[in-house]
Amino acid sequence: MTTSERGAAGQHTVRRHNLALVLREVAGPEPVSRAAVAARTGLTRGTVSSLVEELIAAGLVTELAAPRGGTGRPASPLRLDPTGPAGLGVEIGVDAVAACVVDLTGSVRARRSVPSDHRDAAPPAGLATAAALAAEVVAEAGLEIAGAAVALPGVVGRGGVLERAPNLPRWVDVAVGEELGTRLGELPVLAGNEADLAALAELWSGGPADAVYVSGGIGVGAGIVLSGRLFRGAGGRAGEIGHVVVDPDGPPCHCGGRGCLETAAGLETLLRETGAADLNALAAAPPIGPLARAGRALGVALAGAINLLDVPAVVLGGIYPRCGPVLLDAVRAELAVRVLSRPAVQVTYSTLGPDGALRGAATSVVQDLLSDPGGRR
Amino acid sequence: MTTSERGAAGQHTVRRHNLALVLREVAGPEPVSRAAVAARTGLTRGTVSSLVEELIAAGLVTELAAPRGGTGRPASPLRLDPTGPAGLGVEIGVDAVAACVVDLTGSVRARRSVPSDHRDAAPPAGLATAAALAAEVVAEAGLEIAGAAVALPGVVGRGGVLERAPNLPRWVDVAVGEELGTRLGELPVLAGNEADLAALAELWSGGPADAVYVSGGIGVGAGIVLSGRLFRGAGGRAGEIGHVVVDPDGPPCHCGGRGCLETAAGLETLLRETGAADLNALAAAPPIGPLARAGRALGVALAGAINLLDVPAVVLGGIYPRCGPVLLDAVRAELAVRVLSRPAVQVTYSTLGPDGALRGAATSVVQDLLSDPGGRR
DNA sequence: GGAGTTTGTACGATGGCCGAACAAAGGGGT
DNA sequence: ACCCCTTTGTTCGGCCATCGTACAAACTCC
Repeated sequence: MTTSERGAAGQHTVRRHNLALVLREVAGPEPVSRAAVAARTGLTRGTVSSLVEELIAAGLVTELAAPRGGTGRPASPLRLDPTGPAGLGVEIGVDAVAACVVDLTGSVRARRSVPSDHRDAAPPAGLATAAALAAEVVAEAGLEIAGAAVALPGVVGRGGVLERAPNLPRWVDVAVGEELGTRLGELPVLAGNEADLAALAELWSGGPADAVYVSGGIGVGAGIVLSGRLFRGAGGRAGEIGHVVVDPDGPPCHCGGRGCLETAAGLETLLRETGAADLNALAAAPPIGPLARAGRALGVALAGAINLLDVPAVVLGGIYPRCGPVLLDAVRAELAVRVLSRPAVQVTYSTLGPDGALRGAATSVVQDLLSDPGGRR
Repeated sequence: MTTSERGAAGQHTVRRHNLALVLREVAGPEPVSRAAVAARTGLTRGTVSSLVEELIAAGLVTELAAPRGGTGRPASPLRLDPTGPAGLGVEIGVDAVAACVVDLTGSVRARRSVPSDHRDAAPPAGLATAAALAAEVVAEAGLEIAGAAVALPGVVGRGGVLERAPNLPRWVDVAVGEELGTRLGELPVLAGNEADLAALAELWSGGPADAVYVSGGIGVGAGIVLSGRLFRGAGGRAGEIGHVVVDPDGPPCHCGGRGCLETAAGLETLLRETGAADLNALAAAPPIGPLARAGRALGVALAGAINLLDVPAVVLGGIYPRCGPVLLDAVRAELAVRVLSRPAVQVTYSTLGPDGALRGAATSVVQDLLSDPGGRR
């Protein structure tokens, strides 16, 4: 994702590094002048000029009209080019497909979704639906697409292969990235876990740089963000918090263990315990007891993660933001007791809603571009 | 620790990077020629020559006598200089102090330890003992000392401050690094957690590049190594596995929670349950039942960590290697059931013995030097 | 309209890497 | 002994990216 090169370095390495450095400054919310970038980065104004020239030629940066006022020669403000290369995001969920296009500034320029149940369907049908939807949003946005990423509800190994998805039994070892790529005209398509991408979306929309992002659903997954980067683990399977043990003698889990978090705070258990028909019914009348129990279980699992990782923030997403304050309070109470080293852990609900993973997928393409603009040429 | 710079880059950055790159090749077990380094790194032979020249001038690398045999001009083999700058390691334990000097090649050149009980003593006495012992090993080794590091049985915040140590009640917010530094003639002294440094020692003596290293004692700590680097967490407090919950309704822990790992697999519990007087008695006649219980608890906690971090290996150190195969088997059995995503987790006992943290401290100085040889000048 | 200020560009200098040519040091065959 | 071949290590010119400095551009304020 980011350039943390291991091999030999030359002058071109320096150029590449500095291009990314300048672009990071330009990517801020306010337009900045070349001189300001130079002051902030430590580079010379001359060097910055040269770098910016290259970024403008690549279509990543635009020069806005000079504003009036202030003393001295007015600066020519620089911004990320909203008409530059954009990212395509696709989400293949259990019972829906969605796609969106995000431009360089992070704005969603087109978004569509359709119901599409993949529980008992074979992969090709879902892939075709997703590809068709993606083509629609690409046409609607009318931007050059630099790449794509797809969010998947399962374990994604290195290489973009969906190894298995608990709720998509027929999707085993499917190379979703490649498959979608060929269907979209040889576009490079990365694949990622849904919770991971939602965690990145949260990060990029102003979330904390160190956090555990929990995505509640039928399964419970987590995306771990450390120092502003997603932590994927040695095999890309990090964040499987759903099968952390919260009660060694608890009910059996389909994974073979006992007392996993998923059996205590997963959607199915929640619905069974409350008698609600679906999530909407549950959100309409949140039942105190079961939610408090689920919150305590979440707290136990998260306390372990926090003691281990020394992470200062937790963001609860997926179905949890619809569970009301009871769940949140229960989590906070449990953490207050069980987290020893770090007095104040910030626990919040995600504000992105159900589109987190989708936006994360599209934005990850853009972020790749921004973090290494000299990489593609 | 390693250079993962965030600021502006220039040619000197390239030089620095390549110096470290070459040094990493030279640091291998076998001596290598300049040409071999060039082939392996992708740099030119000329460039490697220039870099090696600088490394020799800095005293980090030596040229060995050319061997006979083979076709072509014989290579002049390069090695790390065993007479070059060395690292000083100090360990301040609960009831002992130790110090050692490790040269550039990783060999221990001098080592001493003395009993010194700090349970009820104030810091200055222990610091003086440590400084005196350190001076002795430095004199014995007779090498230039590039820096020092000290291993401490507690939470070490950023900046080398021992924030608190459960078994050293009077050591609260002690700037051990600075204090030792002034006592050793303004030598820069880093401070680190004992389990963290033991984990690094294990890594540098050939251990896996991704692992959780558990250090058992009165407390239970862990050092987490990811991609060959120690993970310290946002506040430097990562690895506090001792208070991960293994049984929410278990016995109360002094931390205020219930059923922490420490209450199930800490030394005090082990001794109480078995009636053994001390660790030696326990190791002489390992009791099956309590050790199996402790192993299962360790397995539950480690399974959580592995599911979360996707780590392929666990190394058990501290008192655990003296507990025999029962504990190890219990841990392995528990992991086999509870680790879902990763079929084969390698669980082993540490082979470094009780000196792991001490060697890790000394070696960390050397590793700092090797990973950024251009940094100090 | 001129002084002052800030921005952006132009140009030579420096430093580091690359490529190719060259000297050095040995083995092997006749 | 002598010459050829192979491999290693060094030398030298070229290239590229940065830096420092000087200079042109553009605007405000008096």
